[in-house]
This record gives sequence, C-alpha cells and structure tokens, in this order.
Amino acid sequence: MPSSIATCYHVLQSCTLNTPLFTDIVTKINISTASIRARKISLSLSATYPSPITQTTTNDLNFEDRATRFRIKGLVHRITTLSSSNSKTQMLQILEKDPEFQTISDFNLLLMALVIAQELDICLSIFAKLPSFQLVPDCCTHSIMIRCHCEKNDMDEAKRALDTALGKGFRPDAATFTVLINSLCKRGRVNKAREVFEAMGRNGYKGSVQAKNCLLKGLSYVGKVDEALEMLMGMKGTSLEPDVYSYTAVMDGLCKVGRSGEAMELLDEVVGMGLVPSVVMFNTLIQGYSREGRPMEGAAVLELMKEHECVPDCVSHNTVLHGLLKWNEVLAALGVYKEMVGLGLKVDVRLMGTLARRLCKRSRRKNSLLQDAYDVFEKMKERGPVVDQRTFEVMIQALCVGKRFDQAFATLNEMVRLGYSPEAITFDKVILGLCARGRVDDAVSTMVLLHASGGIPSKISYDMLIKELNEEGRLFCARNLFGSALKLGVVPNREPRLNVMGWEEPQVTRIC
DNA sequence: GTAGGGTTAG
Repeated sequence: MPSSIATCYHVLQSCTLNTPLFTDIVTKINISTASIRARKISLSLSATYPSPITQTTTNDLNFEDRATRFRIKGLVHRITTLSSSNSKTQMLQILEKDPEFQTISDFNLLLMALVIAQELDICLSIFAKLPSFQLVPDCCTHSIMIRCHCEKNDMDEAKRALDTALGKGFRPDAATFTVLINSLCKRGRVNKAREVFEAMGRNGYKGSVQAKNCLLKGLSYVGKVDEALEMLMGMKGTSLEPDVYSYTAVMDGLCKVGRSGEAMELLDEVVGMGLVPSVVMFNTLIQGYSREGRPMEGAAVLELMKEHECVPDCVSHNTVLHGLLKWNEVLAALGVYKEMVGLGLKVDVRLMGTLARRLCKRSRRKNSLLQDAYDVFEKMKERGPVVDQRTFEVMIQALCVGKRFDQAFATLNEMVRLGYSPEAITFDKVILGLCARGRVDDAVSTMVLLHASGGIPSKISYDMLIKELNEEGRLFCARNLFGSALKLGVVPNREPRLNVMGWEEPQVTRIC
C-alpha cells in the first residue's frame, strides 16, 4: 500500500494543476486566509503555486506540513470539481477511500479548509454526512460550522448552531463567540451581538477584549459613537482593559462622523496609558482629517508618526495623497507622491491618474508642472495597461498646450494602438499644433489615425490642413482631403486651391 | 498536539 504522501502526489498529479479552477481555489484559500485570520496563518501552498502572502505562520493546523497541505488541497479540489456536477455520491466515495480521512479531527481540517476556500455549501453537506462515516461532531466541528454559517451570512443559523453546541454540553471557546459577535456587528445587528456577549458571561466565560472590540466597532458602525465611547471608557480598570484595537475602533467611529479632533485626543490618551499607537491607528486619523476637508492636517500626521517612531506605510501615504487630491492640494500631493516614489512605496494607480490630470490642469499656469505630470503618467504606464482614456486625453492636450507635439503625437498614436478611441477634439489639438509647427505630414497621418479609429475629424482640422497643403502647393493632397471630408459629411470652409491654370492637378509627384 | 477571534484606504 502506498504511503499517504505518495497517495497525495498521485492525487495531485491526477488533477491538472494549472487549470483555472485549481488556481482559483488556491487563490481563494490564500485571500480568505489573509482576511479571516488577521494574517496569523498562511495557507501558502507555495510548493506548487507561489503565494503572494509570505507571513510567518503560527497556526496549529500545520499547513507548513507538506503532506497535510497536499492532502487538503487535493481534497478541496476534487470535491469542488465533483460538487459542480452534483456527484455527491462520488464525493462520499472519495472521502471513504482516503485513509487519511477517518477521524473527526481529519474532517475538522477538511471542513476548515472548505470554509477558508469559501466552499460553504460543500462544507455544510459534508457536515451533514458525518453520521454516515460513524463520526460524531466534536466541539471543534461545531465551532467550524458556526463560522461556516457566519460566512454564509446566515446569522440565525449560526446562533442556532451555537445553542446546539452549548445544549450538547460543549464549551466553545471565546474565539468562537467572537466570530459570531463580529459577524453580527458587521451586519449591524449590534443588539443581538450584545446578547451573545452577555450569554458568554451567563455561561461562565469571562468575555474577551476581542469580542468587546467587535462591539465597539459595531456600535460605531451603526452610528452609536457616543455609546462606543462610553463602553470604551467603561472598560478602563476592568479585567477587559482596552487595548490599541479598542481605541482604534472608537477613533474610527469618531472620524467617520467628523469628530477627528476627539479622535486625536484619544491618541493622546493611548500614549498616556503607555500603549504604543499602531500604524492603523494613525491611518485612521489621517482618513478622518481627509474626510473632514483637513487634508494638510492629515499630511501632518505623517510627521507625528515619525515622532512616535511609527513608520508610515503604503496606506498612510495613499490616504494622505487621496485627501490632498480630494481637496485640490495639488502641489502638496505632488510632494507626497515624490516621497512615496523615493521610499519605493506603491502608489495607487487611480490616484496617480488623478494626480497626473490635476498637474496637467495646473501646468497651464505653471509650465514646469507639465514635466511632473508626464513623469507620473510614464510611471503609470510602467504598471501595465492601467491608464484610462480620460488621463490619456488630458495628458495629450496638456502636451499640446505646452507645445510638446512630439510627445503628444506619440502618445496619441500609443493611445489608439491600445484600442482607445480618443475624442475628436484631442486629435484636433494635435493636428492644429503640428500644423502650426509646419509638420503637415504628421498632421495628415494624425487625421488618418482618427479616421482609422472610427472617428470623424472636425471641420476645423480639415480647414487647417487644407490651408497648409494649399500653401505648400500640395494641391492633389488637399483635394483628396477635401473629397474625403465630403464623403464623411463634413463640408470644410476652405476649399483646395486650383493650380495656376485653373485646372485640376494631374496625379503626380507626392501622395499624402 | 484537531481550527480559529478584534483596527485603517481605494
């Protein structure tokens, strides 16, 4: 009989590892792990698929163990595949055959993996089939199922599952209660969450700061910030002493209703208590000031962080940048952007787009900003096809205003090559600019480009080009252009010049 | 020696 590891290899090899489904599940597992467990564990399946999540792990599930990872991964994959064709009988056969899945512990691992992979219906059906394996759910199984119902947004069922577990004499630990309380709070059912918290006390649990923090956040979420503040103050001096999370939750609540000043006072209190404020706490304040229309004070928090030996992260900077742009503090935003680039921090591409457009607009008054705008724009392009149509157009038009027609012409071509259909006015500006510089051929090719991208050149562009061609004596070309305008339903004001004899030019020499 | 809990932006 092959060893379990060999079996797992066999199983995995029988699956197509690179199928989208497989990749999707692995990705889902990784993503939900990050969100569900506050980055404590990583289901990094890097043995076969490199994960972007690289945190160290403290999980007891021991996903570091290759065999366990493979076993669960293979099973989740196979079961998911079967589920889509409703082959539940086959699913049970798979589980029955697998010598690794015989005890309730084995199933708990599988059920938890399914919850993390968001395969909740499969989780429920396997749970329902446990008796057919002669297995009885234990305390851990019940906790996992409570979580499963929470993830499914079926809070009443989650509460029933908790009551069932308690009724059977199990004593789920505080973490299980916290999951339920948190889910209720996230859905705005704070009163129900409070009931569960109180039920903890009745059942002999001491409660937990984590659960209390969920209530603080829940109260803030439903607009009861003062109640949250009161609860926070009430925690002081009790066995559930507030921690940095508690304060952050309430500060966030205050910031969201325009009370950033009070949130800042809480920061002082935190420091006074000897707690170390976290980067999240500062980021909350930045967001508060930015919302309130006080973006410069938000930016000042970056300095405050440094005073507290807290290193601002990507969120800090992006939040400051967003606030400054929102309230049109363009120069300050540029400063923060440059600082971020210098620090190697990843700037949100949408913010880069906004910054580039704002700088373009400002460059009319202050020419030097055009280069800054172009630098931001170029940096955006390095990120891949992320530049939106509007940013392209604003950039091209600003380049025209700044008389940088080479770049305008090249960027317009690039835009069309990427499949965008720029507005006719963008072409007009480039065509007029090129004509003014005597670059008639480039102007003509810009018009051809516009036509090729499905647009109709404007009368003003035709007029300008026909005028230039007339002046250069390229009368055949002017006539062609005039003719193509008429075909498109545009009647230029300027007509192609006849030659000196009043005859039509013969088809010779230059072709447009 | 079964899993797993709370905070920030866009």
